[in-house]
Amino acid sequence: MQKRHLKYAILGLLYNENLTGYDLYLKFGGPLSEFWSAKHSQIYPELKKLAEEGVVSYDIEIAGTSLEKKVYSITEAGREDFLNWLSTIEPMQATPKDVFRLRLFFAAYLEPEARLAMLSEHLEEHRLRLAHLRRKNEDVFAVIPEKDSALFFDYLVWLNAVMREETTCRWLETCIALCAE
Amino acid sequence: MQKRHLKYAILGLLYNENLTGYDLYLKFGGPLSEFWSAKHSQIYPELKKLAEEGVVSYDIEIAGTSLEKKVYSITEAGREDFLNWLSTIEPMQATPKDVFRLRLFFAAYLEPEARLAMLSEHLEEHRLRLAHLRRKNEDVFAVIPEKDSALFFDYLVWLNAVMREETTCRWLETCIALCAE
DNA sequence: CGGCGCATGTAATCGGTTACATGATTCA
DNA sequence: TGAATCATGTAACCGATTACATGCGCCG
Repeated sequence: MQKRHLKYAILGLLYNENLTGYDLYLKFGGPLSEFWSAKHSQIYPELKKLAEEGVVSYDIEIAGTSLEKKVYSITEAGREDFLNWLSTIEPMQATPKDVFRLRLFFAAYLEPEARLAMLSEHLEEHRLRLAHLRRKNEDVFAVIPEKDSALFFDYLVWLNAVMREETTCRWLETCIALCAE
Repeated sequence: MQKRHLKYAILGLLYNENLTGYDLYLKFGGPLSEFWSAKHSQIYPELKKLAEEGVVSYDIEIAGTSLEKKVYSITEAGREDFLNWLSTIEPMQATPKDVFRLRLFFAAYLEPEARLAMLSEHLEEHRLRLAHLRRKNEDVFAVIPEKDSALFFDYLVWLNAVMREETTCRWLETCIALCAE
């Protein structure tokens, strides 16, 4: 065992900011969504567990007149645990499952037009995703951030997403060309 | 709901071959492992369920003197179900979780040398994977298979794996260059 | 005052892995 | 005859999603 990636994602986000469960939920909807995510129904029980483990603690703040917010912060034990995880080389993870490629693998059982439709529909989706990724950050990353700024690693991760989408589009174009010829 | 990808992976594999649970298990260790996999402990219960659903059936064969093998075959209902799944356009899946990028995202909390070590160690792993992917199939795909042969879709899926690894290596090289400058 | 977003939780279920468990076949 | 592989299953657990459930705050 010993994975607990959600634990370390949360500890990392709390490393220099105190956040509520809801804030964390919102973070997983932002740029992180490119490589990690979690729903609130997973976050709240995890936070409870982390507090029991002693790697986080919380203070209750009152918003308005009675709305309770649990503002979590990382403890010293949490920092230690997190840094230990971060600096331990983990074996490369298995290539993730991919539904589209599973379907493509069986596409020999489809009519040629259906194959092409499947491929071009998918290409269109990836082109949109690529355009969206680029547009969202063309201003932010017009200049490559300083290599020690907080933004630098956002940039590296964003660059990976863009390069991956570009490659996927190139691959799908090749597939279409080969199928259509 | 309505995902059941393992179900359709199995039906696809049974589409023109009769196989035992063990055969299916071995298939998931082959070229398919690039985009799908399953352990025997998941396969056997699934086959049982599929038989109850009526999409597969089986005959018991005796190997040697007493070893029972359940040889599964797809039923007409199964073929229909499978083709229906295959020709239905599914929404693009969310980008899969990626532990390495999660760690990289937090790499600002590491010492510069540790960052570089993390990146080059990962690059080395991906280079090996790429070399392995290429070597394994350089003979098989020296000539692109006929577009209606069974091998053609194996080729497309293999090409994707190679292109993806190439891109990952290029990205890691860029990361290292930016971190080291 | 109504609707959307903030805020927190639990329950049921699913897909998947790890571990437990058994026994036959084949080949060195 | 012993080890590797063939062959089939169950149990416990984990990570994650979907659905259920509640209530306040804020802005128009």
